Amino acid sequence: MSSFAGRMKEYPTISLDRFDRENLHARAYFLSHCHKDHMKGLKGPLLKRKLQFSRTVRLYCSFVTKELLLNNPKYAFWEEYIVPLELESPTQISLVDEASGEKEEVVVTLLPAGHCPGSVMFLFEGSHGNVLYTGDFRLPVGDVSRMEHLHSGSRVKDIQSIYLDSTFYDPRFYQIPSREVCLSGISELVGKWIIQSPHHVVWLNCKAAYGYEYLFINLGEEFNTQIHVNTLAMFKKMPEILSYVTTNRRTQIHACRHPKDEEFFQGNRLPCGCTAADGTPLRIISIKPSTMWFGERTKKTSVIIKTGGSSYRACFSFHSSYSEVNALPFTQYSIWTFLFEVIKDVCKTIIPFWKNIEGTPETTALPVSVEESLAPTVTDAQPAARNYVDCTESNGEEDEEEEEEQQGDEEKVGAGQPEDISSQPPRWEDFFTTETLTDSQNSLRSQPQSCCSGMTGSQTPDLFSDEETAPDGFSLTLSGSLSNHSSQNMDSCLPDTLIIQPELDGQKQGDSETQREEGDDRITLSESQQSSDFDIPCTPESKVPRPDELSQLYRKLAAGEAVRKLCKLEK
DNA sequence: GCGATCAGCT
DNA sequence: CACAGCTGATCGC
Repeated sequence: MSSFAGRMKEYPTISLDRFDRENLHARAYFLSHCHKDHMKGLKGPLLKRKLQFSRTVRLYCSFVTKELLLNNPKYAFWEEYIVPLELESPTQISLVDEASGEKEEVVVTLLPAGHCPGSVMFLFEGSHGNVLYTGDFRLPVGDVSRMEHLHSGSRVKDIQSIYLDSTFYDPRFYQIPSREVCLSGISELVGKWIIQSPHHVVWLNCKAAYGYEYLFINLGEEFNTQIHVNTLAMFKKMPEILSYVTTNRRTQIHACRHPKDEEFFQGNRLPCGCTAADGTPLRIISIKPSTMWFGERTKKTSVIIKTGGSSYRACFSFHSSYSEVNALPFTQYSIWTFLFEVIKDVCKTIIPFWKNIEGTPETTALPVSVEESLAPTVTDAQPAARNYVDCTESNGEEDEEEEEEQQGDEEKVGAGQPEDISSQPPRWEDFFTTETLTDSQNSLRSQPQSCCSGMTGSQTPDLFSDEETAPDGFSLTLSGSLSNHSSQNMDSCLPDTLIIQPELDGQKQGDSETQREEGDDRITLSESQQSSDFDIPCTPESKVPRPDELSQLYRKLAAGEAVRKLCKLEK
């Protein structure tokens, strides 16, 4: 959950994604997207009362966010106070103190964020400098570099401060497979299941939030079907989504919900209660979208994992990975403020390494881009690090050995290494950036791009093959080919996904849930990854430092030296 | 009765 | 632990 208090130091009369406490006094509100953790206080009676007595206070968001917000009756009172803004259309807003009449002008530009439908980043330009508030975002490496409004001529604008989605800004989340690769893996799994008979159905175990619509659209398109969901109301003005979802239960792909849906599934029932017409029991598999990540040097990747007899997890992330965040432009001269304290919370003894750039102001910070640079935390000793990343002194030189290693590393990750992909898959970004609510021509599915974008080495897992056969004869060999992932063409499988079958490793089916890590030498889950949605290995070379190593790290840190050693610290 | 907060769960 | 919620219990107004 976001720990951002709602205000930026440059423009403190604005509140973003928080609407309680001090934010009640804001002169303007901004909502980056329609997820509950960014809407705290938004339906509060105090705020409602304030609006009734105000002539100038408004809520600014995208058109899609407005639509999604007003679909919930609890937020209906906002209708007359919302000002939807077009994407990439700079808009001047007056920030008025209604008591004194004092006024400040700021220009805001909405930029696509790729997090969920309607999600945007806000670029503010005014007398206190240029500031970018990213909200939550997932953008492929390079996309931000191409955003016109972040540039002035051919140069990146001077963004003095970035309020950054740091959900996965941790070297452990070094790489998250691209959306295209994840979709490809899911498509393959779905296709190979539902083709077997009309009684073979898939339940997409999606959490109750916006953001999975692109998945529905692409699966619906590929398999010429519609996905069963609980309600269509929120999409009534979004025909591109509407045409791929249905409340008719007679479909092979379901994303419906029920408070006891997991229980239902264990009893081989769909959350909607749908059964086959002729009494034949349904054959249901569940696919749970989860965030999977891979360390910098991880060689093997898989975007689908089998977690039980008929349960799968599929890679899916709403947030940019560590390498994607590091590949953002304009980071070298900007102060970063983290919207999430995940780094502290998740990994309390780890902070990213920063260093000054020679000759730049002291506030300048530069993340070490490719190396995994961890150091014991100093946050306790430096309260300022709570919201701002402070700079440490540069040692002025790179670690030659590591640099050399990266040069020769096949998995080298970084910006500006686009792959030559002749046939681009649909791009999630085009879906998420669509603003026209009723323009059916503006397809959310999007067309292949002529320019090479969206895919880089950092987002393309290594290809490798693995073939196994499940007891019921359902082939578990998956293909993740970007240019040809048709489930109908089994011979064309280009393996870049793998389904892990723990129960085949000497485990009985009934024991697979509790003992699956034992005896599985292909993937060993770390302790921190065993219990939740994130059940994928991180950097394999990481290790717990010895006490003497730790004390050395502390000494180096205290002396302001660069600490580059990769270490995984225990909580 | 309502909202806020927290624990527990997925 | 984290995501993005949901449910239910408890407390104060």
